[in-house]
Amino acid sequence: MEWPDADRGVFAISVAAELAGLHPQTLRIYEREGLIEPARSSGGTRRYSTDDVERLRLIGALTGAGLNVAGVKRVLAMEEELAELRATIERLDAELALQRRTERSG
Amino acid sequence: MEWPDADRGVFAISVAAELAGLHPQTLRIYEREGLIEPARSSGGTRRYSTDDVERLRLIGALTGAGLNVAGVKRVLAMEEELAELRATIERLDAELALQRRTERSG
DNA sequence: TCAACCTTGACGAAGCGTAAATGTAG
DNA sequence: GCTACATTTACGCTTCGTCAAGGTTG
Repeated sequence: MEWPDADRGVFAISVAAELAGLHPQTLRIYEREGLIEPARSSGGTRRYSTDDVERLRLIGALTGAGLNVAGVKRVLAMEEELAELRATIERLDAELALQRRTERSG
Repeated sequence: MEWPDADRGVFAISVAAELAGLHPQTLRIYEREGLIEPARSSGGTRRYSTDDVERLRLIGALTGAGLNVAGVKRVLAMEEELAELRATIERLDAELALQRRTERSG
């Protein structure tokens, strides 16, 4: 199967809900709560991207673990922060390795 | 005021609850949910340390923000992870600075 | 035209904090 | 012996997911 760009909104709400394992109405609630922001067609119908669906799966996993909406929001924000810190560590590690090579050879 | 060791259990539940701005019964619930584990006297009464109270204040801030117990658990775990990553970055930064100094002078 | 979308409102189940009842520790 | 602790049960409030009603998009 040919997948669309991850950030292109292509799935109708029923399809996105099925892919994420959630109820369509639940997706509308999550949007009102600010957890997800799908694109809209000119007529006003929601269009979910594969990125959106991926995020919805994560949200579903968290609510499935018993978190409420406030908790999901917080966790998603912290996940981003964790990702940033991990990237920083990655960068510092690489830089450090380079420095050591330079020192030995220089 | 002379403060006791941070990890010594000294406060009765009513005092700990007042210090944390929570209801005593709520503290008992949080313990049953595994959010906090105060020491016990030989007779079985709970003894909260200042560390315990500090943790309770954090828990109270999170529930006050609307998180449920499952969310609080998750966030507390992620906070620890964040602290570890920040410590790692700190260490790498220091090491990198040291390497650079060594390179210039050596 | 008809199915799938939209919004708003309602309903049942579960979670949460507080209070009550009863008994024990200090 | 009296206060503050212990546990368990109960009650009210809120949140959450689903369904229903009535209207619009494609």
